[in-house]
Amino acid sequence: MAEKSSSGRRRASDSEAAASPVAASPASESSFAPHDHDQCRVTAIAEVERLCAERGLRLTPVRRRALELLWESHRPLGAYAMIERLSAEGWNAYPPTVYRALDFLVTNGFAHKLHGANAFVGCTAPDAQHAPQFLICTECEEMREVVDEGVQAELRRALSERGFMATRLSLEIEGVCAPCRAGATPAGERLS
Amino acid sequence: MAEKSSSGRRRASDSEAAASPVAASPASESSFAPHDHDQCRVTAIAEVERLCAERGLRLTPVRRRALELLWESHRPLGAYAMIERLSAEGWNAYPPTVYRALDFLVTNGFAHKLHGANAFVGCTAPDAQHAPQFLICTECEEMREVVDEGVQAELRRALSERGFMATRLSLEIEGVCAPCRAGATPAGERLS
DNA sequence: AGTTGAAATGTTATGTTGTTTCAAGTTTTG
DNA sequence: CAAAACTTGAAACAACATAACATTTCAACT
Repeated sequence: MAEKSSSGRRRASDSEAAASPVAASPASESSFAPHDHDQCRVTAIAEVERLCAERGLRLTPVRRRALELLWESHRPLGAYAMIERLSAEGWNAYPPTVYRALDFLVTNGFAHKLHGANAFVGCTAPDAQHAPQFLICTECEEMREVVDEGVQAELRRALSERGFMATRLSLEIEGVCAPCRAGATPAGERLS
Repeated sequence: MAEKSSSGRRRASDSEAAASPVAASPASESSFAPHDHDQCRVTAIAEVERLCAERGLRLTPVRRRALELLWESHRPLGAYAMIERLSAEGWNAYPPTVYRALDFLVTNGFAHKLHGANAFVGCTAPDAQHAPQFLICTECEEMREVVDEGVQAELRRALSERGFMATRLSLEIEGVCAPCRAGATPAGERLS
């Protein structure tokens, strides 16, 4: 009921999950340092379950599995890569199936799309209204979602100064993370 | 010679036109207010010509025409839309032709790609190293490139605090511009 | 002017990403 | 249970982008 199905092209009138993408929120830090990723994943999924229950959203099997796949690592996952994964697991994974699941996750703030890479990641702060920065390391190919209050404040100021009412914001930053700069390979092991 | 041809997928080692996307630069203001777009266009193209001469880059006919098309308005133009335009004008406009021209413009900082819309726009500050913000109005469909020094400073701080060395940055903001909020239709006339 | 090597373009084909459409199944609600 | 709303299945297709290789153009140097 509260669910936005939203097939069809995006229109200006599509109501967003978050009223303003540049709202204030507690700083949610994460780094490229190694960490217990199991907990990462488990926590994130539990949180989404909670939010779905709270909001009357249906975390159906495909949607849940899609979310789990996004949380298998901090590497962005492409829609067609996800299709392959699901197919291998015996799902009926046509493109629309996966895009619909991803659309559900993104629309409700449980995942993000990285437009620069045409790929998706789980959201680390699904509860907050935020204007996240995505730090994408070209070495280890991991992505880190950062919500920096200083940056957000400046964005709010810059936008309001110009009388621009923002409804969607995407900030993607490619570069090299600290561990990779130091010659180390962080958290996830290297691909291939 | 100094030209980057860069066919093939982007690698981490691809040298960028700008060493750091978050370098300091003079504030270059522009608004959604009506303006003399002829001058906009003429100035921008003259500047690119100057820079090409200075750097030994070749602004060939397709590249030049592609740039002119980008500057016909402040609306982002898709690659295939450009193909249609060029074909109508009698060019041999296969996809690679246009993508190569766009790649030349983007690589050398004469144009930007908006990943959220898969579309391209001319750069309003081709000389500066900047981390531009793209304000995209969903009403009038125009885009404004803004370089806000405050935002840039915060980004530099946030990144350096986290030891992240950025090489590419993309900040796209969708929303409604001031004139549209006021009920007016700015500069360019409405589509259809 | 002719040669040569590098850069740019022409052309076909194909790869990747995302959507439309309608039928069929599932869940919720009265 | 039946109706309504939501979700998924399935095929086809549309939009976006690149691979690969042939050909042409250009600049530099005899």
